[in-house]
Amino acid sequence: MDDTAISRPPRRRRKDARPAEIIDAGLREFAEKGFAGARLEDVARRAGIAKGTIYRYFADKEALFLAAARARVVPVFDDADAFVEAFAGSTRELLRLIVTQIYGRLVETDLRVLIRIVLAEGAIFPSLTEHYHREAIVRGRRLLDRIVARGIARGEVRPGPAADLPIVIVAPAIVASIWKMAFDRLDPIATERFLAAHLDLVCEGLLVHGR
Amino acid sequence: MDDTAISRPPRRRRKDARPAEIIDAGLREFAEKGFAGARLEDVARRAGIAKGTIYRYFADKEALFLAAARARVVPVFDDADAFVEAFAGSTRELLRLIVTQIYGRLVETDLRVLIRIVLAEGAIFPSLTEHYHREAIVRGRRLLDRIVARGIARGEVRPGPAADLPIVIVAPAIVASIWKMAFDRLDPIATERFLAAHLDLVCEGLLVHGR
DNA sequence: CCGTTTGATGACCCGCGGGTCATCAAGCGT
DNA sequence: ACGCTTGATGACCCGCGGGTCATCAAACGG
Repeated sequence: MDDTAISRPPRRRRKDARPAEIIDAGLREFAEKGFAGARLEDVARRAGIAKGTIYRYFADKEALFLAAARARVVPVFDDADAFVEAFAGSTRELLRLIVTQIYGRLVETDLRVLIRIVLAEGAIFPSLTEHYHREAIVRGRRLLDRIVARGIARGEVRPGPAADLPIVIVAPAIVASIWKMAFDRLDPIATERFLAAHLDLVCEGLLVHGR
Repeated sequence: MDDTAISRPPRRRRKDARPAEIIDAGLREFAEKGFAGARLEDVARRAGIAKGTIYRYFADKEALFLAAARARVVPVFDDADAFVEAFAGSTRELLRLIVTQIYGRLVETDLRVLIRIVLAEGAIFPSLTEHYHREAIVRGRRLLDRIVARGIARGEVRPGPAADLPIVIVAPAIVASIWKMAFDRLDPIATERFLAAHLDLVCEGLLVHGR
């Protein structure tokens, strides 16, 4: 009784749709298993294709990952840049909205796996690290620098060591992402609680008081 | 010309010293390559033993890692607990000293690899996550809770969402550890700068002002 | 309709590395 | 000195998974 032979759909050429399907399947597997732990056999199954087909579109596993990461990261920063560009309110409100967006688009989504993967596998695959640095870190830091400079110019941000290294401002969100990935199953902490603590710390710690 | 055959030291039994030597070698390999990337062949070479010898002392790779992690983590928390217990000064000073210690004993040492490894491999090896949670996270959080409660009782810490979730207080150090591991080569940020920004943010963000 | 192109398949290759175990020999006890 | 115990060795096993490629067949163009 071979069910596989009966129920298997006939092969179909779907050249235009395939890359995105493979990327999506890849990102899911990378999210669950990490880069090394994700098997291309599983990616292929998820995408409904044969493993060899992956190589028609991506040179190798790393190329698939890079494509998947890029597809996810670029829109996020494009949106954030546009948002900050257009924003006209107080720095407190801007921080609140940006930090909230970080939670909505990083902490609570599978984009957070990039943190895991780069940290975990970056030493073995330096190109992952370089790529992520270029696509996400440089852009993220530039955005934070911009928010801080704007705040200082408006007299709303207190100059000091924290304003000079704004990456510390988003550190709680990074830790929340790590928590969600590694410990939430054992020891749940609601995202809202991280967000509230984060905003509390950063608004009190960075802003000029009373502003 | 086989140099190996001439220069190889005779086998010697060193049962009592071996476990620590293997642990030390293991931790170094795990630090460089991550858990999955570290090869027991390399651990053995580093320890000056044959690979099979590792299995005389540790059931498998995971057992080696757990032993290595434990050997490193437990003393750090023992010291920190004792320090906080004995400390009689202001919360500002206590935070300064504890955060500085975190940088000295985590960010700047190979202990930071535990973050990487748990994050990377925890999904595949749940026992790693559980172990680390029990040994490090629970203790760490308890210590932070204690510092905050002490500070609130002395009127030095501002109650609020950040005080309710003190893990955000050490988030910059976690991010600094990640930075050191993943990005420092591409984009160096001096530890002192992280430390200054961290203390600036946390002292301003958490402490009652003027205290 | 038919020949050609090319997207899709899955059996297979092969290097990698965790783990095994027969053999060796250090060291102890008598 | 010798037999026994047990720590150490390294050749080997074998499963895993990334990548290959001969074969198939969908789809296009004449």
